[in-house]
Amino acid sequence: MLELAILGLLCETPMHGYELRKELTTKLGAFRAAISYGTLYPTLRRLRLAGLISELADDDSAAGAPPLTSRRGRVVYKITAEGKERLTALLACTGPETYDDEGFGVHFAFFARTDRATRLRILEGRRRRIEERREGLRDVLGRAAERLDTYTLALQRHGLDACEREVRWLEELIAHERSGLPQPTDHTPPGDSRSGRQP
Amino acid sequence: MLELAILGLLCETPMHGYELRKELTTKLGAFRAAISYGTLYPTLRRLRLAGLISELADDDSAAGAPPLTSRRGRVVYKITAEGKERLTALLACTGPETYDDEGFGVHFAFFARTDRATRLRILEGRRRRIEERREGLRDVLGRAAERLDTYTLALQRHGLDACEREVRWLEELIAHERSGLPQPTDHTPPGDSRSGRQP
DNA sequence: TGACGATGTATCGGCGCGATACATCGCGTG
DNA sequence: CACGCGATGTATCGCGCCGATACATCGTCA
Repeated sequence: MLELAILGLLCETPMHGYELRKELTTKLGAFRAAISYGTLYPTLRRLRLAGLISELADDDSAAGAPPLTSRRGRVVYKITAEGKERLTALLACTGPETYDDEGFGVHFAFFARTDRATRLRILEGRRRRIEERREGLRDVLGRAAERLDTYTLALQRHGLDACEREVRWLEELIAHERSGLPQPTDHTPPGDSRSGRQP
Repeated sequence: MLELAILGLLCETPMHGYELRKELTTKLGAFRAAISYGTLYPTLRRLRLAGLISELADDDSAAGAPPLTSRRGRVVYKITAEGKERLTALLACTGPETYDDEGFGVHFAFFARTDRATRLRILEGRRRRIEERREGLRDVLGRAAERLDTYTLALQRHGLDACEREVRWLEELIAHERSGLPQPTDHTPPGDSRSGRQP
């Protein structure tokens, strides 16, 4: 999941770890709290060893004195060709984990790079998942309400409300996708996500 | 976190793992998906080794033929005295992890065993946490809106809406706590969670 | 009789988190 | 000028939790 997010961001522009974390936080801030460095750096290492990203030592590496105080410079990461292939594959492939909170958030955040058919598939899968959760909550509130205390009931009701709202939100998005209108501020070429254009 | 949930449930009645998972799912279903056995059983083992719960071999253990087909019977778990102490400590202690989705859900689900002061502290801490998330989203939507594509914006707006709703929900709960009304269906003795009464 | 789904216990690899450590840089203040 | 302090920046470690997997029992319906 994080792999997808990193590749997606690095596809827009090269970055170093700290920057990456900030972008990750603003882009995914609606669904998850904040990515930990204890996750980020090992993942970057993994992606580098897999050949999906490459380092690109920045600024003063060519300048005068590199090992004066054993300088640990910033490491700028850049996506590779294999990385771009992997990204398009990950964006198109939909497993069960695509529909839980985490996975859906990441996929949705990169919808601008996804074709319309996949967008619809993901939105409908998410809707189905949330509807299941909603039905579970309705069952509990209907059948087992007297077994539960006031607070647990309040929690269930709040969860049910959140589910209903999200389903409505998804319905709107699905209707909009079906209507076939292009997005106004879409700045990737529609229909093909690896066609050209890497500045 | 899971430790708290298990102790809380076992405090009501002894159970075996499978049952525990089902109860856990209905009680916490609003906030988290479903607890995995790969989490549950190691945690039970840990709690048992720590002396917080004890096994209690059920049904046919005293009957005729135990090792006929090397029967692996159900294991019923029961909370110990140390476990109850630990539970009251966990319910009262509030760290930063008490206020994120997971931790708040668990604490809230056992509010019936928590005294009013702690309830208020947790509700207000949660509100503060959500307000921070809300401000972060407002900042992004205000300052960096033109940098983001339509989908990311839609995600942020939906997240912002969810935050505002949760804050309102928390306000209501806080007001209700402050009003001092007792909960109608509260079936634990108020004010003291380890006073007596274990049937 | 035998297949199937629900019940039930358990392990394993791996991901993600919080805590922690360490180094550099710009800036304001004494 | 020196000094600290917060922001920037890279990195590791232990551990909680997850999904996948395996295996055993029970009731039931064909």
